[in-house]
Amino acid sequence: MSHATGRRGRRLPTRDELAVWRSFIETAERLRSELETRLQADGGVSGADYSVLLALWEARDHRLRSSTLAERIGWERSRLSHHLGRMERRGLIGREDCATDNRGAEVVLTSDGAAVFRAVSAPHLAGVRKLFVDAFTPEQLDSLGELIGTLASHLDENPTR
Amino acid sequence: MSHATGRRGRRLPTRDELAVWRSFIETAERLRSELETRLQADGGVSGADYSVLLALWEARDHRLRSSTLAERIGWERSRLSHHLGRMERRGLIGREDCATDNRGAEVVLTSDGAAVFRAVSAPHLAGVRKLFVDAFTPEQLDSLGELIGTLASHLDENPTR
DNA sequence: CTACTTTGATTGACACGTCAATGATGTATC
DNA sequence: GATACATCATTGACGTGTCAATCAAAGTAG
Repeated sequence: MSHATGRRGRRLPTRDELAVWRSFIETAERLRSELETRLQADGGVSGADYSVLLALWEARDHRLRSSTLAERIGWERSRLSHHLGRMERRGLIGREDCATDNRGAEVVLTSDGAAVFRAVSAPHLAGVRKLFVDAFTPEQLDSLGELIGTLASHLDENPTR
Repeated sequence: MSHATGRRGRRLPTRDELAVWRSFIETAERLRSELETRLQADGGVSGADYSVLLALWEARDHRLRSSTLAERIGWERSRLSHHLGRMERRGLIGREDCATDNRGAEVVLTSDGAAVFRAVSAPHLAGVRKLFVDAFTPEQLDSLGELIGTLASHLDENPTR
């Protein structure tokens, strides 16, 4: 029994555990940041812009209720509102009233927005392959996928207190 | 030979590869975000604040040159300057002139800053253990550490274009 | 010593994210 | 159909991050 094991699970991470943690979170952030830089260079869009463009691109008629869009990309409503305002000013999306709910708004991909998405999409995916996928053998990628799945399930079981 | 394999490595990620990628980046972000929420609740500090406090806590005399601090936590100078300004206003850190280089500034942890760090540190580490470490068996954590190491090395070999 | 370049740090402008408050519309209950 | 409550979306305030510009102090070359 370890001396560090106090009452009920109050044990802190060991040096090695902490090293894995730091490596994990820093590498993920680094990857996110590098891909974002490339997106910006290739088409002048941020990662946030890309999320919105992708969701609209995949939607029927390139159109989504604002709340649906927020849910689909996992954003808070107010964040989306602010961001849509900025994207609208740049001509990437448009906003229209919702036919079935007068409170609602529909977000529409403009042709400019679609053009930008088409321009950045392939380079972005190529970047994901080059920087992430190509780092691993197929077996390693499978393992990583399972480990991340395990982590995600664990988070599901540990809601924010 | 896959029809999707065009000339020289222009292959895009498959559906499965992309799923691992999305899972990876989203889960990392989720973890970061949950731990940040806890930090905020436990001691009113952001993840950024915590990085600065930790670096100063570990430094000799709880004091670092501004540029050294920036390098140690991997921030741009201007970001650090802005953030230090805000932390100074809150009384967490202080700034003094550097004795050996008149251009330089030294950042010092105040006693208030040290107290805040002591207050949030253990709960934060407990959160890391609970949300991250505890998700895995020791063997799984080792595997994950190695995979992340592989990824980090791959990124080192692929500098930003 | 003087001109040129580099480095340390800060600043201003602007894009971004979060939180709390708001207003307008929909839904349920009586 | 009037009251109460929930939902959709936006807004304002504020803290944060990035980029380019700035300025002072070192370092370097002649």
